[in-house]
Amino acid sequence: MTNETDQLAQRRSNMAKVGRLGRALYPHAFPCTDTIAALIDRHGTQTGDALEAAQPKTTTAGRILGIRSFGKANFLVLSDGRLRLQVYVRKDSLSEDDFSLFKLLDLGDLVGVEGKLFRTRTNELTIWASRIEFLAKCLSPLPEKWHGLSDVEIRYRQRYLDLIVNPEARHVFEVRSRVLSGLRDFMNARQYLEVETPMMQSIAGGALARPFTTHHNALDLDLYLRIAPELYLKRLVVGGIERVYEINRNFRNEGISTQHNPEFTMLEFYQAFSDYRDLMDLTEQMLSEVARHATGSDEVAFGTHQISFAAPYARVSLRSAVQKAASARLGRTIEDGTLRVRESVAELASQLEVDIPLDAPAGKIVLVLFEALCEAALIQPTFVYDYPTEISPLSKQRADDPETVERFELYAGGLEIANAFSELNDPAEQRRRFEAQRQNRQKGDLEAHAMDEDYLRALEYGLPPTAGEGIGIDRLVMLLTDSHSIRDVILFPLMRPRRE
RNA sequence: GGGCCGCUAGCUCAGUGGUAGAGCACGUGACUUUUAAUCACGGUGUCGAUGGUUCGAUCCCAUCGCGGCCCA
Repeated sequence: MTNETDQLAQRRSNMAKVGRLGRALYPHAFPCTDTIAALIDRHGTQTGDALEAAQPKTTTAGRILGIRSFGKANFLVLSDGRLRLQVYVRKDSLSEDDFSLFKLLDLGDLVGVEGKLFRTRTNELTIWASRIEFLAKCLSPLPEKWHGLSDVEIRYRQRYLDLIVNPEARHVFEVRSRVLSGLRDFMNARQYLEVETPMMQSIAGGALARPFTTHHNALDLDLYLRIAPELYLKRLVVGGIERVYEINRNFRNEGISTQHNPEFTMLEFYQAFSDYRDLMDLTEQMLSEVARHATGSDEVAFGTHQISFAAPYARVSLRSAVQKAASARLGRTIEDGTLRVRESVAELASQLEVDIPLDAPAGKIVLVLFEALCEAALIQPTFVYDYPTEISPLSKQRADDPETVERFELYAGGLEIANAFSELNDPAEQRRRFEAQRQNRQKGDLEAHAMDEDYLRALEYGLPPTAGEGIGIDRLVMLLTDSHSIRDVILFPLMRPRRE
């Protein structure tokens, strides 16, 4: 090799030599008897003597993540993507041809191995190879074995590299998968029907958010990517699906942050003949069960905190949370009435040096104050309930207080995890709420809810008293995996394309 | 959108107004139970891009690109 040969050329050259040994460079299959994970599961606790007696044979495959070579005796670290197992490659245990192949292998290559399991002098479970097959070439050098890949930009853009070299990356997505299966098990066990509703909608409703726009050519129709499945799921409750849920993507055309990706996954579910109190109880059961299913415990480490998902969770009303925090901050008692009048709550915000949007109604200001004063401090799961009606156009008012709706949000680790309410099912009141939103839109609020006549028509057929909830799956997975950016729990987070 | 920070070898990082370094990886050799194997020898490069200042810029300045964190 001369110094102008880079690692890529060396690897191409090694691959060409594999071809000259008469091997297929891209063989079509390699029948395995076991995965590495299965071998470790089955033999991980077996002693060397037991293995010596049983001589268990196996055929498996994986990617080479390490080579320690002693000339005629060599060790490979083989990974099946989840777990790693050592392979002992001894010259006098292989055909000459297989040993020649072995000498052409580079870190990252995919190989098949046949052999028997044993334990080395250092007691490590190992496959004593009697056959090696070439399965595919890794033409580019892998990131470093010790530090792995830490450049977050490359980890997100080339997630496959992250998964190859960083076992914790795989772990996050294993937990994510178990969160999803745990949620489905939980809902299915309670007779909820899983459905899929449109992601392309001509009216983007069900939340206060800016949508993405797209266009259907054949129909010459402008469409939005949905910001929520809510209005469709409630149409299904009208249709008699009294317990219904959907787990899927929503799209919001807003900023990107450690807590926001433009596409994100929600569980949204509706339960007829129930109100938001029932959902608080259900949520406690659900999250403790799912946390145990996904991580083995209902208590998880999150940064410097331990978060317990065991029921019951703290419950505090939105206004009292703001009253308490504002009173503590200002050293005097803030009355509930102060928060209900625009002028007084705006004055309070000014005293607290919290910026508020122009023309924001009292309810919106209360919410801004909550986010500024309270949100980050809610580490243990906490239900924050009873929201201002004017910022909750789809929620049912309290019977004793029409300025307030039966709605809660769940916070944990300082993150908003869930949003739920007793559903507004009075079509006349719903029409008034939509009209109020239309006025907000005319005043320039791009997040105001759109009028949806078809939804109102559905309500006119009768929506039973119903409670509904949305749970942010990405954020839940963040909590359960101690991840502090939403990009760490989304395999391919949105990134600006790189100029090549 | 604003503020701060980053971008140097395949990876992880150091560094300087006089054209660049370490560890791992890589190449050659030794080694038949190693564990980030070891030992000897060897070369890594558009210093994110483009301008400017300068005798000279990877370094200073400006603009741009991509990313991170915080704020909105």
